[in-house]
Amino acid sequence: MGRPREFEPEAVVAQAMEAFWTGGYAGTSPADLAEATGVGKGSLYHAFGSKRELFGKALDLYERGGSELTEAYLNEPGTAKERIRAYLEFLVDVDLDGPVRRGCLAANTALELGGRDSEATEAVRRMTDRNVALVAERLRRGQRDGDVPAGVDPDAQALLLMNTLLGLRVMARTHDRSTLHAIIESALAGF
Amino acid sequence: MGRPREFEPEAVVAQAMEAFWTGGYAGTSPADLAEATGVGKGSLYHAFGSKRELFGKALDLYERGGSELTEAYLNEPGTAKERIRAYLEFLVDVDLDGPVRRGCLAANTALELGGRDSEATEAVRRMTDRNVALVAERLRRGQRDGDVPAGVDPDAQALLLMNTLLGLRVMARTHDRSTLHAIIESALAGF
DNA sequence: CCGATTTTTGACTTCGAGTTCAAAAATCGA
DNA sequence: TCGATTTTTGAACTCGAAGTCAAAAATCGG
Repeated sequence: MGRPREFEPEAVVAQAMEAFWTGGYAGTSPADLAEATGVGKGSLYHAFGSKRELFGKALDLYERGGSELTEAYLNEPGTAKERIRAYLEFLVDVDLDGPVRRGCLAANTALELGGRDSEATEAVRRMTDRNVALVAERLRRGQRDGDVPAGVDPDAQALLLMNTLLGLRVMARTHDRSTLHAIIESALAGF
Repeated sequence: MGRPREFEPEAVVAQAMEAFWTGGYAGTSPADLAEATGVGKGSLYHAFGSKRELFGKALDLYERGGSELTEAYLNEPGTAKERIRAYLEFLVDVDLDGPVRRGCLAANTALELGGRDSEATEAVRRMTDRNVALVAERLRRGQRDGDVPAGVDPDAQALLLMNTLLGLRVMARTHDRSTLHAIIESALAGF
């Protein structure tokens, strides 16, 4: 009963996520969100409570999408190195090919809210750790398959690779494609 | 002639830099800057023109200080690996030991203004490139001294190391000391 | 169709950011 | 000391961000 919603909450969160990703948390106003989602400011507040809560939903969505993407890339056929290369190159290229270089929502959030907003900080830490775990798992599989040397420490190497990815997401703001690809190749030379 | 300044512009820029470093560009208001510097808002505008111009001066100061610090660390006695380790550990530990983890002003600026503010983007790119060049030079010296294998590509390795440093500065917002030190050790294992 | 319920709409409020400005204060040369 | 010059001070202004609210609109069971 009652008047029905005129929007799909999931879709609105997805569009809000895009807006926050592009503009940052503080840099995206309720008016921007209304424009991006096509839903009136009042309705957004009615449905989501506050800007911060909507951002929380957007981060959750990003988190889900992020680990799905990582899994999808790592599980395609190929050696560990091939799949990790494809994964890193995809993320870098998507960013470079977009109309605006906006990096990684998690990294952006870490720098914008890290330390000041404990929930956001936690969410970013979870995402990073999850991806580290997925990459480590893939490296272990590579060792079983024989395409990753046994001497490699999968956890340490995965951590280093994800740290490299964060660096790439920062450098995507300031450097060109060839520089970023050179970094990927150097990073892959480590195992 | 005229009424004399009651503050040292250099000192004010230095204090403004600290404030921007901690709070970000958008997150630091003219009132915050007045408080941090002890100079009235009006005087700041009189002396520096605008918040953005003062930020520019702060970035310049950071740039100078940053490359001096890099040079100082790399030129202490020791092997290339020892000096680069000391440099990376120093930057990470300074951040972790401070009252607030604020990372690197350049990285923060890259994510906050990168792409939107061409002058700031340029400044960050210059800083990164300068540090890459300094590290590459140090690696070449290490090759001459015999403590870095001849097979290492100094430019590629330096780029990778500086990218790692940027990643560390992001992860310092969300992860603990032991994780960051583990990343440093893994990164140093590459040469 | 009525009434209960829920959503939408857009005006309204509050607050602080960023900036400007006029007046007062301080200095120096004459 | 006077006038010219420069800086300081704090009030004032404009604007947009964040959020609130009352009224209108839409739905459904009875």
